[in-house]
Amino acid sequence: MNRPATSTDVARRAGVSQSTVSLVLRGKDEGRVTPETADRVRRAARELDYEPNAVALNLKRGRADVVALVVPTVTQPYFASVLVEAEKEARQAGCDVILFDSGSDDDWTGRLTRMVRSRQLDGAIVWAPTVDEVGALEAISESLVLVEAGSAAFNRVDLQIEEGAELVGEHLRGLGHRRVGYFGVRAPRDTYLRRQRALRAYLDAHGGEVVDACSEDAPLELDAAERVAGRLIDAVLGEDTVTAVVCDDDLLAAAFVAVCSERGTPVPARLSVVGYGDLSVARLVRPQLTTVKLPPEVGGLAMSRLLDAVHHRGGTGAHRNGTPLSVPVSLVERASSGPAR
Amino acid sequence: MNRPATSTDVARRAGVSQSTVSLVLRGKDEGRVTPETADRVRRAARELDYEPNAVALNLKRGRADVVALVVPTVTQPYFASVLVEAEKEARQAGCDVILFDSGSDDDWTGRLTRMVRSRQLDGAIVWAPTVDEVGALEAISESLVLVEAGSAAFNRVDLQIEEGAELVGEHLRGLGHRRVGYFGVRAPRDTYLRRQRALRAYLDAHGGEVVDACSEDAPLELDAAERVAGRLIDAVLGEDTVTAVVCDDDLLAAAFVAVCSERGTPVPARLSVVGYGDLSVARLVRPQLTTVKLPPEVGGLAMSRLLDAVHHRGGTGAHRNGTPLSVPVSLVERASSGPAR
DNA sequence: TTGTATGCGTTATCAT
DNA sequence: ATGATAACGCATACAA
Repeated sequence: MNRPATSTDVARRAGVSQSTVSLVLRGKDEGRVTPETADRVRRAARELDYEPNAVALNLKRGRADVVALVVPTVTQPYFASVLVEAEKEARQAGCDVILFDSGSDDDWTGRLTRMVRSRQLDGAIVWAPTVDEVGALEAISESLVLVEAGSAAFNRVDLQIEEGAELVGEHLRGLGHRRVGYFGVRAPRDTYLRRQRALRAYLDAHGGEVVDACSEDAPLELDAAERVAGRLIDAVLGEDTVTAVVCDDDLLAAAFVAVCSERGTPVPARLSVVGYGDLSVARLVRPQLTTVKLPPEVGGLAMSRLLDAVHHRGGTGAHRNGTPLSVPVSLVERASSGPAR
Repeated sequence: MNRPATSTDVARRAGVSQSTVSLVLRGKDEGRVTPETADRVRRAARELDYEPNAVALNLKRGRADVVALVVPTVTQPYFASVLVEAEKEARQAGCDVILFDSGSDDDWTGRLTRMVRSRQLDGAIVWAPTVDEVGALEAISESLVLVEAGSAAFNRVDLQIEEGAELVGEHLRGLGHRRVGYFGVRAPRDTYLRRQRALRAYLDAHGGEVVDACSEDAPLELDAAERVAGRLIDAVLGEDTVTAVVCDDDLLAAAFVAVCSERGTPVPARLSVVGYGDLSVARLVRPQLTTVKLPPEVGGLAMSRLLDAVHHRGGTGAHRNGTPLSVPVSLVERASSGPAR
């Protein structure tokens, strides 16, 4: 297999012109090319093992049929499943997806902007960018869908985090918890800030309280999370009235219950623990985690919106009107939460 | 921002020819263009917010600067970290990576082949393909790097699984274990088959044994894995002489110890458990898992090889000679394994 | 020092 | 029914 065959090669072989080849192979013959000629062309194509050059096609059509998905950390299983859903949706539109890990590349906004402007990318889905990052993306706002972030200038998809926090609040209140600790993700992303803020708001409004002395932030990295979890548990055990800890993420929650079990603090007898995500780890640790399930389908949804926008597909027409699409979350009750003692 | 500016637009604005623009902006002026003209060009480019069209560039150069990474399941954290490493390496070469999830697309070999042949993709890394899949990829063998699979016709990267199994065997033997059970991944991939085969070989040669009656296979999916784990534990408790269970993957191992703890079977007092991967879950469950660490850096290595091959970079020159690059693994000893009772 | 012309592989608009 | 020919946006050998 030396040089791959071009449509010109096929034309030469079939004894016709290159444009005829294009017509036939693209199925645009229809009373325009005699069946015999068409057959000759198709045969020649098969003999030469012809495959149209996608790059040339894209140049002609002015699009790349490639989009990007930007997530904070690929290694977090939730984002991996988001990726899978988004891929599935994109593939149906004949589109490929490349992945950006915004955590492992500090100039990702620059890279993304350049790639969109150079037409390497038709557009991108950006997951939970920080305020600064959103600012850096304004130049290509037309080609983006932002998830859980952004202003009215962007096409957005949102998660109903506030409702999720409410579910958590109701759940804990029903179990008799009043004062709770918080284990947050140390990252300036709205998605995390909102989780905590919304819970605080709910508890404040219902006679409960997030106890600052029993709140810590940790990076989403295992060693650090466990260290901070140790500090947090010390603080909580010092406050006898604190009977539950809500975590920004299942990974933190898992690390927290692991440390609890090491220190001999029974979960949920002494302390209830609630996470976010419903990652697989939520079911692998003991006790299994009560958690706010974030639906991975939102990846597919965001992708659908993006393709509507950048490929001018029909779509719902509701884009860019300032109102983001809002996706519900749900509470999965498992063994890590129970009655307050 | 209407139609993006082209080099011709820049030329018109600067009052020069398009070729001059190309020369200047590509830095190929050097005693060929007067500094004044060059400046005019650069200014015009900035004013028009010019960005070269990457698709046209690729057509010209005959490559896409995009490669694919094919993994069995993205949602498995190990592969996510492989992806990150591969990405990092690719980016240094100005290359992008798109992801294939071979698990969620049954015609991925067809898609991959088509994309490579249509020049959308310069090449691909394929992780642990089955024998059938390897066969389907022969047509594009020149553009591939296979990890843990393939024949001499392919450029390959291998993990030293046999040495890993040996480490496990020594470790268990040192702790007094003789008869062990096996919890395997139900998937026809060499990488898993080898893990089990190699352990059997080692034990056979050293007076130990993998007990068939205490061996089960499960898919890498949580519900199913837990069900099968239940069966496995029943079988093991029936065989009093079986004191350890080796698992093809940390996910299975985690599910297994979880079920053990539910059934009140103490790990490692009654049963030692060993996994593969050193995934984050290995440290989140209690007891933490003893496991064979598979280095994620192999993702970067494979990518480096791929780029050497498809972009004709210098490289080590050792490709395609039938001898795969072989990467060592290591044993991480944690609390899930201990002395045989 | 700069501009003209050609080609990369396609599709599409014309003539014939 | 088929074939020239002109784009698409860029790089480059060659002419001026």
